[in-house]
Amino acid sequence: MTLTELRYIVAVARKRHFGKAAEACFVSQPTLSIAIKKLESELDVRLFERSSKNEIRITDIGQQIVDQAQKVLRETQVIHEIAQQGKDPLSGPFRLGAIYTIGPYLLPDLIPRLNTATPNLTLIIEEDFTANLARKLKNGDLDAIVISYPFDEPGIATTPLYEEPFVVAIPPGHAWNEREDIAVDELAGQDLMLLGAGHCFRDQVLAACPKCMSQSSELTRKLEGSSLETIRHMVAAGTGITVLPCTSLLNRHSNRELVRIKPFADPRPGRVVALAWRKHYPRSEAIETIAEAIRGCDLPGVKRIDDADQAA
Amino acid sequence: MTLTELRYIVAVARKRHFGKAAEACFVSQPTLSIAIKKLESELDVRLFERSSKNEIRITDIGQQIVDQAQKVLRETQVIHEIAQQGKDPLSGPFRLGAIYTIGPYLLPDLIPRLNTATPNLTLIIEEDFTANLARKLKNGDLDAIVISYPFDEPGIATTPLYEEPFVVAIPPGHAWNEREDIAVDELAGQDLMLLGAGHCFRDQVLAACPKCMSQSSELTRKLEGSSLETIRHMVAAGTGITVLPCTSLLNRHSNRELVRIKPFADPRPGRVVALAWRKHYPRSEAIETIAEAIRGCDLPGVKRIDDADQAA
DNA sequence: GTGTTCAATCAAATTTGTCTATGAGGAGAC
DNA sequence: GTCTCCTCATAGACAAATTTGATTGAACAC
Repeated sequence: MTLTELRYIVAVARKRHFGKAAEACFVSQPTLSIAIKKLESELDVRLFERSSKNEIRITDIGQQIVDQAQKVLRETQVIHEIAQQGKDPLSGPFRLGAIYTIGPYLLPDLIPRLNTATPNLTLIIEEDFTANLARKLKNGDLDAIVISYPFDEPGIATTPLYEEPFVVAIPPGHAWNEREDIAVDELAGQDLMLLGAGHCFRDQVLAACPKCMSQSSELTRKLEGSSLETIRHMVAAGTGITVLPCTSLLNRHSNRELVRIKPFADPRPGRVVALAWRKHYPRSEAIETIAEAIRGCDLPGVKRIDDADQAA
Repeated sequence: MTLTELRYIVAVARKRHFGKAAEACFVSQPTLSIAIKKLESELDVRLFERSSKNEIRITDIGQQIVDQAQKVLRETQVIHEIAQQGKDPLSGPFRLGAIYTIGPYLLPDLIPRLNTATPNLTLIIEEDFTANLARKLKNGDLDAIVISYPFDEPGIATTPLYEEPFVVAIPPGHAWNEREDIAVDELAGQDLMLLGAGHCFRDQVLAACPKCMSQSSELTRKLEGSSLETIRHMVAAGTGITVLPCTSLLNRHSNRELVRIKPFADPRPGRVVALAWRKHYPRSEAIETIAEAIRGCDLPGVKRIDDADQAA
């Protein structure tokens, strides 16, 4: 049985005439006769009563089958409609993941931007650790993720979005209160609070300040499962100091008077935030659009990385 | 788009592996790859995300299309099921027509017979004049009709069922009360009551007794729209005499004592009852079965005509 | 009878579908 | 890095199917 045969029997049922049905199907009359004969033979059922002079009649069973054939053809049409509607890569659901230390600062700006730029794109947001995001991306549970370098996974492509310097956060009464900037190595003697294992930001800070590595282990252990906001509050309370990505310094945070922010002295440590997706992900246009939207976000202190820079 | 292609994409969606899907479809992997590529190109939509190492992934739109494809395939299966169920020509509805002067006497015996012999055949009965039955038969509103010869219509085949002699019905006090039989020509002097125009039985009686033709016209005009049973009652009431087909003499009629039945003298007039159907009607087995069932009916005074006789 | 109409049939050309063999690309082992 | 394996894509050849124009046959109208 083929869809063509079904179209033919529906045409014959409508026209009640082989020649006219053939014309309506844009085929010759023998084509139609043979096709119907083939279908009748396959189903082992007589669909039409041929009479040479008068119009063709449909058998009872033929009518039932023609009705069902029409249903099949309608459902087939739906496939075309789905394809037509879904052809735009900028429509439909898009599952975007982001790490904990980026999501809360990037997404409030990004989501309204995308909703305006691509109203048919339904964003579904998920925050998690890099490792979990990577797994979900590979699974297909996510379509793209916002992470920070280093990030190299087989089958995954990335594009850098912006470079984000780190800054130091100290309580108001701290000895560094009047300092212009802080050298990375100076962190070693301080009560440095960092996020727990799993947060890539922790590793990035420690990588930037190798001397902190041994010293901070006990303190940071207490902050497993914490967040930058919690740590910021602890800084305000005088428990210690911390390092923050500059995007977390959005002016909507009410406690900004309670912590002092100091930049690092050159060479300033930082990280590159990137978008990652499966190499064979078909909606590349959606990827590009989202990458551009992120680059266009108004984030404090970051240095945007354009596609051209990436190639260099 | 072909049903085969839909089967292929469903298989790939299930197996998430081109090679295994091809195996499940009993085709080679290139066959499947090409078919899917063709469908993707036709729909202008990427259905699957291929990756060389890991299992393939279905795109959002691909999943929608695969779901819809499964629906199409299920509906296609229904066509096969309809064909399978309806393959037996002795099942399903069968629309049988009969003329007024046969139906009431034949059908009460025929219907229970057929219900037993062919329980899947749903008889739908219709009584009408010959001309209306012929029209409905040609239309396809009826599948077969029981009529009496002469009956010759283009595109319609017939088979004789039985020969039915006519008899004379007289009131108890009639002059012919003690007669053994009646000659046809003797009817001419009587108050002969006949059915109205349209009833073939009327024409048949008049054809058998040409002398009655002129004389009876006024009387029979009063009986337009009547029935044999009404006329029988009128005979019992002494209004006149009539001619009946012998099958109308079933012993269940309570007024048989009130009319006397006399056979005709040789050559006895009568008629041949036949089954008629469209020459190309596909359920010939059903026709044969019904013809045989009618021949097997227990009708008083008829002479059964077998298929063999028909050929002669 | 002749002519007309319509579907079935036929033989030939075309298209489609399928196969085997091979290629390309990526991932992982070494 | 190179090699190998795995997976899907591609190429060319072949077989099967679809399609077509021409013809035939049946049924009917005149």
